[in-house]
Amino acid sequence: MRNPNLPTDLLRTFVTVVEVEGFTRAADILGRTQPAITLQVQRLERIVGHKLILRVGKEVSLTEQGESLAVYARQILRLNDLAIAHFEPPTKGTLLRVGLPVDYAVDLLQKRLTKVIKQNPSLNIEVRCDLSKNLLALLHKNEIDIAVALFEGDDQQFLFQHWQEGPTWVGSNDFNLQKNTIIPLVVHPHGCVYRDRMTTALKLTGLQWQIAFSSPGIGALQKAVRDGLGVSCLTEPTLKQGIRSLTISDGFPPLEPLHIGLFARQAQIGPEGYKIIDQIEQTFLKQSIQRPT
Amino acid sequence: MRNPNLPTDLLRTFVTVVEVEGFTRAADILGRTQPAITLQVQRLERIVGHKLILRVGKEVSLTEQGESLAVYARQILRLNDLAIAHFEPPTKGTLLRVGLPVDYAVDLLQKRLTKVIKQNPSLNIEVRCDLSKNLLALLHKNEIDIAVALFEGDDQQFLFQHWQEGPTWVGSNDFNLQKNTIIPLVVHPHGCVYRDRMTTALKLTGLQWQIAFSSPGIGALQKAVRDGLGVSCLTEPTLKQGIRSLTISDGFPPLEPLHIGLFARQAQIGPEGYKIIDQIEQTFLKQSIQRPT
DNA sequence: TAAAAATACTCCATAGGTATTTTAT
DNA sequence: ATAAAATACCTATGGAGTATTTTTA
Repeated sequence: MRNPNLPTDLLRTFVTVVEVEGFTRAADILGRTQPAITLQVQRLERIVGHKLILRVGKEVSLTEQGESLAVYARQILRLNDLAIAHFEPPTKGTLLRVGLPVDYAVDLLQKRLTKVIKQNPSLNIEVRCDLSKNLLALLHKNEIDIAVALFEGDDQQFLFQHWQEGPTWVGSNDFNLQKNTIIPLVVHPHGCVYRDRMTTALKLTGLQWQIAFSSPGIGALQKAVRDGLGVSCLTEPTLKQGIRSLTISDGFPPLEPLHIGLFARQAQIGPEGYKIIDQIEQTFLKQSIQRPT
Repeated sequence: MRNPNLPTDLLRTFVTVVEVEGFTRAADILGRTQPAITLQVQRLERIVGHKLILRVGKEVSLTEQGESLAVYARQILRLNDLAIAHFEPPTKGTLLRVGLPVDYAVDLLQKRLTKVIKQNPSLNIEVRCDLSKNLLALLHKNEIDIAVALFEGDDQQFLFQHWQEGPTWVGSNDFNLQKNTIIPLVVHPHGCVYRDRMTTALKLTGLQWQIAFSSPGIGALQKAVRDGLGVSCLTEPTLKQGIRSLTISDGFPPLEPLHIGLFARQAQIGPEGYKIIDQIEQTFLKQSIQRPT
């Protein structure tokens, strides 16, 4: 029994189709005709033995197997392009539009990114910070090329790599929960995943809460928590001095794990883009956040 | 200008040729004829625009570009095989022979490996611990499939991934270097990279030394250093209580960085092998050892 | 002289193109 | 009715095989 090889061409086609949501558009980008793309996808499907792309009406969507394969495919293409870049003179002057989440590990990511920019003066990088949800919207509108964002496990179109992390309730060092009081929450505005995590967890246990403080920036939230304005939920890399984590023994319900995704429009980023992706991946790995599966 | 795709078939052929050191043998393994292999390698060379394999007499060896590409190729194949494994029922009962270095981070690696074994009861793993040099010899004799080993930057045949680390001089907490005394060294037996690092550094500065203690196990060395029998060199993950690092201010010369390699016979490991490789890579990344370039 | 790699040449499989049909909005 | 994907068919490229020559130990 031999190990089949997945032809890189087919993987590129597959990923492109997924990214641009269409066979015809992919054909344009790849310099082929539409039937050729159709056949390539069919060929790939025969090799892996599963349907990969579903057509519900005019929409193209991924099957479960398609989603799995896409992650591998993206990484293979990354390595392929890095290898090629290794033999070509560096292309300069590419503009890269990167999105960072204000609701997760900004400090860390920003520091890393700044380092990459300084080390590669030829890079032309545009950074936008926003809530994860907004970043994903920007990515879909093709206004950014790379994004780190919290997501719900759906949205696989541009997913490149993902991690999981258990968030934790936090309060000021001297915080104590009184029985039957309304819990004051410190949160990001609507659309933030943390916020949803907290409210659903509280709903399930029947506890009452109110929004005591709300701001899009994580720095402001951290200060608010430290100053005792209320409780919030954070992840390990965003804990600060003066903040302690609250557990079940403090009367707080467990929270669902968070999904952090690294998203990229691979069809349009060159080797420079991969440098950034590399740095971001390293950032997460060094923070010892474990990959799922 | 389009980004060329490196056909996975060709990469597989390339890596196989490198591993088995021969076109004909590779042809057997891959189920092709010898001329087919020749042509495939030539094709790959045309794509990347560089000679990859040199034939010095009957020996096959890699060019510089070949060495670079091999690392990428191995990782692409890893992802390919993982993706395939994702769709196939798990193959059972494969025997994997793993080699761990006694002269570097045994504890850490062993702990990790034990975890993998416990989590995958179907795995059949044989672990051998030895000096890095011996492990590489075993790998070449096809007596092990995967190895972590210190190496000198040569030996690229099975290199899968590599890291670099700055070793540091260490002594017991109360150790002090007297002027013009002979430095007592605590070392592994001949053939250990640490040992070479130390003696060459000392030779260059004209300091005198003697071997005060020698043992193949790193645990014994750590104890010897802690008990003040002499000085040695270790890396960050192998520092223990009761040991302090010695710097230039203590009168010790700087040491060349160490190269840690992850080696594998990819032609014969299945998805199970990659699980182990994954764990080992994670181990290093989590220890925040940086990858070179 | 014996093994291994490179060349020469032939053949066939198949990937891609053009033309057309099917499907869905 | 229009736009996009699937199907049908044809052609040409190029990858693999067989046979042979070159290389080197």
